[in-house]
Formats: sequence, C-alpha cells, structure tokens
Amino acid sequence: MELEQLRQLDVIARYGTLQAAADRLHISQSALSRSLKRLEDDLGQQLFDRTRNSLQINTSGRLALEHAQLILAEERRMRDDFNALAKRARTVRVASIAPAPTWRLSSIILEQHPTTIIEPDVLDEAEVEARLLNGTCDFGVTSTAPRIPTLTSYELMTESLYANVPEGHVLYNRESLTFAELDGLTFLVYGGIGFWHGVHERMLPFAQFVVQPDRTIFLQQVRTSQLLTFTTNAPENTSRHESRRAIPITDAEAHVTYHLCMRTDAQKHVSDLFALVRSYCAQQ
Amino acid sequence: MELEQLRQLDVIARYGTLQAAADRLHISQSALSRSLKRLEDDLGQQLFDRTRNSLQINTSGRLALEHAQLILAEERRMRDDFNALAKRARTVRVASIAPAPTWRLSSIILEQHPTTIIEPDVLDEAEVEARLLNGTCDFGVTSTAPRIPTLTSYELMTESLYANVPEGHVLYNRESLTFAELDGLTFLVYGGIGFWHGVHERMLPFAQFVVQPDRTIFLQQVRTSQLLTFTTNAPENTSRHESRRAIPITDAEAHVTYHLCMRTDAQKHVSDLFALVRSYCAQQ
DNA sequence: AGTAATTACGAGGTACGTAACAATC
DNA sequence: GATTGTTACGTACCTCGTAATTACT
Repeated sequence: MELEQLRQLDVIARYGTLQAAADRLHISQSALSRSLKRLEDDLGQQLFDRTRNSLQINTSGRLALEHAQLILAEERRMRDDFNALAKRARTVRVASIAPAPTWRLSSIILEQHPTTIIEPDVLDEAEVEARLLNGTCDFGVTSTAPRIPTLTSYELMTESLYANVPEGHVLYNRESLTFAELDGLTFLVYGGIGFWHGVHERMLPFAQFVVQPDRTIFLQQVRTSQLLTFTTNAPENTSRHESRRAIPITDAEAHVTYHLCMRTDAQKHVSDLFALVRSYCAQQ
Repeated sequence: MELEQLRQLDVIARYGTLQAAADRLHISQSALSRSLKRLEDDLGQQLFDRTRNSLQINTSGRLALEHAQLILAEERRMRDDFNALAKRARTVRVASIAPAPTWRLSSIILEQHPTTIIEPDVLDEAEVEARLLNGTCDFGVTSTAPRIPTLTSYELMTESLYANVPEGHVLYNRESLTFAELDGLTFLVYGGIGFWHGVHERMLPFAQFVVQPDRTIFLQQVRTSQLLTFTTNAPENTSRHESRRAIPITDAEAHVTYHLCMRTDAQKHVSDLFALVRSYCAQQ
C-alpha cells in the first residue's frame, strides 16, 4: 500500500467514476483501474462494487476511505509543518535599534542568497537584547557590544547624521552644523528611525517634529516640502535629494557604531550568514 | 512522498545507520541512501546531519519521524481493520438447535471452500431466530420453517434418534424401541446436543442422564463404558461403535427435520453458500 | 584495515499509455 | 452512439544491486 493509492482512492470516491478521477489525477483511466485493483488486492477486499461499466463504493471502501483520509490529513499536516520549516530556514529575523543596519544586512545577504526573507524590526536596545536571548530573532543590531557570553558580536558599520537642508534655506550653504544651531527649528522626520528619535529629543529639546510614519510618503515629502529634515551617510538611505544639501552634524551624538549580534549557539544557517556579513564588512 | 519512504525513515531512525537499516529492510545500502535523499528532497529539508560516513538525525528528522509514526500507526490500524474484515468474510456463523446440522454444513461448505471458518453455536430455537434477526449469525438451523418474511429457509436434512446399546445389554438384539421402553434407565449423553435434551426430558421423565460436556471424552466413554447412550443417523455422527448396536426409536419425537434459515438481505457470500448447500441437498 | 555513505553504471521490473473489447445508459 | 471499466501489449522510466570512491575511526 502506498500513499499514491490512497490519494487515488480519495479522488475516485469523490468523483464517482474512474474516468473523471483519472482526468483529475492526470493519468490514464486504465492505469487508475489497475492501481485501484492493486490496492484492493493488497487489502484483500473489494472497495467498490462493480457493474460492468460503473463503480459504486461499498462498506469496505468506506472503511478504507476513512482511514485514507486520516492518513492523508496527517500527510498534509506534515507538509504544512515542513513548508513552515522551509520558510523559517529562509527567513532571517533582525531586531535593530535603527533601520539603516537592516538595509545594509539586506543588501549584503540578498546579494549572495536572493531567496532569503529578511524580517526587520526596529526596537529599543533593551528589547533587541531580549529578543536575541529568548530566540525570537536571529540577529540583533545594537550601539554597544553586549557583554553577555551567550551573545557574539562585531562592528557592522557606522552611521552619521546629516541635516538635510532645502535649497534657499538660510543654512543651505553651511559646511557643518551642530545640534545647538538646529534646536528650536521644525523638522520633518520619518517615524521608523529607532534610537535616533531619542537623540533628537535629547539634543534638540526645543525643536518641533512633524513625524511621518510611512517611509514612501516621507520620501515624497522630502522632495516637495521646504521643511528641514535629516539624512545619514548610509548608502541605502534614499532621503537625499538634489534639491537639498546634506550637511554634517559635528556633535559626537550624531555618530553611531552599530554592532551585529547573534546567539553563540545559533543554527548553522544563521552563523553562516553572520560570518558572510563579517567578511563582507572586512573587505570594505 | 510514499509510505515506503516513511517506513524506511522509521527503521533508519531506530537502527542509526543506513547499513543496519538496509539489512533490516532487505534492500541495498545504496538504494536506501537514495530513497532517503528523495524523501529529503521532497520535504525540502535534510532529515539527517551527515559527516562523511555517519548519519545523525536532526530536528527536521525528528519532526518528520513524529509525523511518519502517526501515519504508520494509522496504516497499521487500517490493516488491522481489514484483516478483521477479511477474516469476517471467510467466517460463517451458524446458530443451530442441534450439532448435527452444523456438521453437515461444515462438510458441504468445506468441500467447496476449504478456507472457510465455520463458527457453530448450539442454542434453543428462539435464540437461533433472534440471532438471525439481529445479525449476529449468518445461518440458523431450526426445526420448523420460520414464518417471518425477512427470513428465507429450506429443508436441510432429517435426523433420527437411535438407542446406542452395548453388547450384552438386555436390549441389544431388539430391532426397534420406544421411549416408553427406555424410560427409567440410565443414559450417558453428550452435553452439546441442543434441543435433544428437551426431547429426553419430555419423553424419558424417569431416566437418569450422565452428561458429558466434552465431545472427545464422551466418544471415548461410548467405547469403554457399558451405559446406554444415543446416536443418530447423521453420517457425521461418530458415536456409533462396533461394540454397540444403534436401534431405531419409533416415536415421532425421535425424528426431526432441520430447516436452514438465512436473512433475505444476507450478503452475497452468505447467500451464495446458502444456494450451494441447497443444490447439494437437492442432489441427495 | 575496517566500516560507512555517496556516486556511477547497467539491468530488470513495474507501472504507464495506447488500443481493443465488453457492457450499460 | 456515447460513456464506462477491464484486459492485452509494447514501452519507457524508475529504482534496484553491484561496484568503485571517499572519508572517517
């Protein structure tokens, strides 16, 4: 007895005739007839009553069908589990304190493994560490190397904040700026910038922030509005625009070094990616 | 994915090496190696971690194994059910008011269908009818044709009672006897004779009966003891013996006509046997 | 050396499709 | 006459076993 025969039994029972079932199964009617006969021989019972040109499921057939459906349902569950497992194996969950490192990770990983699914989450530093420890993410990105022995880390990249000044603005021609000079002004900011929100609030206590949570809309507004905004030196950051100048901010708080973190006991495909990204960074 | 692969997975997991599992499965190691690889390809996951010459089941493998065992357990239940069904199809349950008709049925049926299992039960007439009606037996044997439309019947055979008189007994040379002449004497009787017990008690109210429930022991005693006993003209009745004479009893109560009964809606294999026995009787 | 898994190659068996047949609607 | 299931026949594919290869103990 094989699963294929049980799948066929199920289809025959549902379609009523061998012809219809064979069409559905993409095999010839005769092949299906023989396959059914083999199943019946194997079970030692006719599963269908035959009149010269028709089949009618009988008591034995219904019994077989019941069992077959239990078995096929379990097979389905097995396949579902494995599909989930396969998807899980292709998915890298990243918890980061800012979006730029997740963009960097994506570009590096997808270059080598284009089918990988990257699931980024921007959270605060404590939550990033918590997710790493409880296994709900594969990679974490923090601003300082964690001192916990169960976590490994290295420096992933640095990011520097720039004021993104529209043409015609009074600050447009400056070569550099400080937070002190920017405080009290009004800024358009993207909502998903993670720890940078804290930097803004700490360093620009009197500034006004117009927060746009949608990245796409934010980028459109950068092009069209005259509000001051921020950008960074991350190459994946698309908030620069020809109508604006990105002016570096000189304060130490405008610079951050990101650390890529992983559990020491991570699964192989995760630690492989961890090493891949490290070797890529070392080249730069 | 096929059941054979799951059976193999189970054996590989239990035996630890392909070689041992292959020996157990009576296939070559290479065939098993390829079959396992096909399963892994189908599921999209390695089920075993490989070091060049060893297998070690991994997380995916254990997941697969869990499902496989559920499926194989259900397959086992299915086979058990069908084995029971097959046995049931080969079994004819007969409820009879006396043993002789069941012997006759056995000899007729087994001649044509030697693999048939005949399960006789000797009961009183009411119970025989009840079993027929509630489906707990396939054939019934009664002394009168039932008048119920859901039951069909025909005359199966007649049986006549004989006194089985030991050599030297005062009745040994008689050509015939009546119950009245036998009353008050002591008889050795087999316990499983059904309605004949009632005949004895009704027709021989003052006789003594030594009842032997075991047929084999009874037959031995017939040969060795000097007690009067009974026998009948049924050819399958082996209680005749050269040291005794079977003397006919002339009373009407010493003769019975058995009727073979079956449900009108009996299954095909039952009604086929019913017809077979009838045609056999008609020849005689 | 011995054991174990993978890979190459040739062979055999099995199940397939086509087609002819039989029977029913 | 159209549809349905069974049977016969030739073929193609698929899986098997043997044997060579590689690696680990």
